[in-house]
Amino acid sequence: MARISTEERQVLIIDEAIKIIHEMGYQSFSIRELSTRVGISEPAIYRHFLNKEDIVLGILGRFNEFDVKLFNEVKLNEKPVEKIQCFVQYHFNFLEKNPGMTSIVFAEEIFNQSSLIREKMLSIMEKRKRILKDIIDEAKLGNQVIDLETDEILMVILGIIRLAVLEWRMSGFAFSLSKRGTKTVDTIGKLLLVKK
Amino acid sequence: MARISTEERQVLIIDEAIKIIHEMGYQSFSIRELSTRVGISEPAIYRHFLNKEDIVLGILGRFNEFDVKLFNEVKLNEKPVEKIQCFVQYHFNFLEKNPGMTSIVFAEEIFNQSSLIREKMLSIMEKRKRILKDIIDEAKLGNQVIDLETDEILMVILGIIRLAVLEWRMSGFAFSLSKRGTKTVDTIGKLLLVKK
DNA sequence: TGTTTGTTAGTGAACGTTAACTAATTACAG
DNA sequence: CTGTAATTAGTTAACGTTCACTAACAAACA
Repeated sequence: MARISTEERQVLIIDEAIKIIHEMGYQSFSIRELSTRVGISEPAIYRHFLNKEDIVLGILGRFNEFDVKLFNEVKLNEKPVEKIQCFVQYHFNFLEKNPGMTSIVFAEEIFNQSSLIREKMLSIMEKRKRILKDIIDEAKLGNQVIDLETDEILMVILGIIRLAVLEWRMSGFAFSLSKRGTKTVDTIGKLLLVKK
Repeated sequence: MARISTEERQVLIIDEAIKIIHEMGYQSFSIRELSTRVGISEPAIYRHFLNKEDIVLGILGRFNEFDVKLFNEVKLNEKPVEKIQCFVQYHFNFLEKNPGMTSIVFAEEIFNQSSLIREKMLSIMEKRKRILKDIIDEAKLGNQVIDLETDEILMVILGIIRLAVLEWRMSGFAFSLSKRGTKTVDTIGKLLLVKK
């Protein structure tokens, strides 16, 4: 209805797309539903995106924005141990504020839509792993984490984050993820960090 | 085409349903595709299942069969520590032989199909958690695991299993999950078990 | 006036499911 | 045992609905 620029409209469309997937699942994410929610007609959506795949790629773009913020936040800390704790806590804090993003990560169906989407998601996950891996290696150099292969430590940390988020989702977002994160940071400390 | 009993046909249909979801994703799991693969007509499917939901419930039934076998296998061990190791290793061994089952667990969309399906899946997951939780509590009584809340230990073990399976899937089942499991058992030993 | 952002109306294809009918198997009376 | 009736497992054809996407046109803004 109201005429606004493509740049502004694209933001509104992606916002609403994430909401739909979060509230109703990817199966219910149709151009019809999307256009109704945004308040424009179906063909109007195609003025701002090439096709449905293009919209999904736009959603994945939001993860890049998160990664940049995460990377900058982690850098603020000096000690590697604090960086690890920051990495974990920042994840939980962000997802608590953006629960819709968890619905994207856990909807594997989305990544089966096209090879382009699949590759983009894989590169996002690789990048995130890389960030944490570098911190762990740094911590190992200073003998601040226990003597275990980096990849195994990585698995423990990422595994517990992912499972905590999954339980949060399955509970219907009933508990505070940030608080759960504090406990997770504590557990990781007890398990992986070398006591002084 | 060939006439066989409902009991036999139901098994073939569920086998093929799991294969479709595994190979093409839940989105491609249609009655059309299913009937083509099974080699009967679409309406013939409805001779053996009430509706699509009923077929999905049939798939979930396979998890109960797994749980029974898992429970019996774990019971064969005497020491709680060995039970934990068996629990982990059995998971990996089973999934390596039945990769299709991982596609069911990780396809959250399936659980959003109906509340019946959702509840059944939740109860399966709860049951599995219960099995491991009881072992951990048993091990804690004998001071065989480190002093950490049972739920936190549970999160670490289930988290690392889940992430290992996810990486296996994302690699296109390129490595041996059983071998990866052995390493996981080792890591869990180093992290959680009390050294003698 | 030309470009951009919107509309209405419509496309072909796929979806789950049903109606109506047929062939094979099973159950049972004579 | 055999003849027949009932039941079971299959068929073809079609239902209404939704899907992503497009052609053609209209209004707003530069």
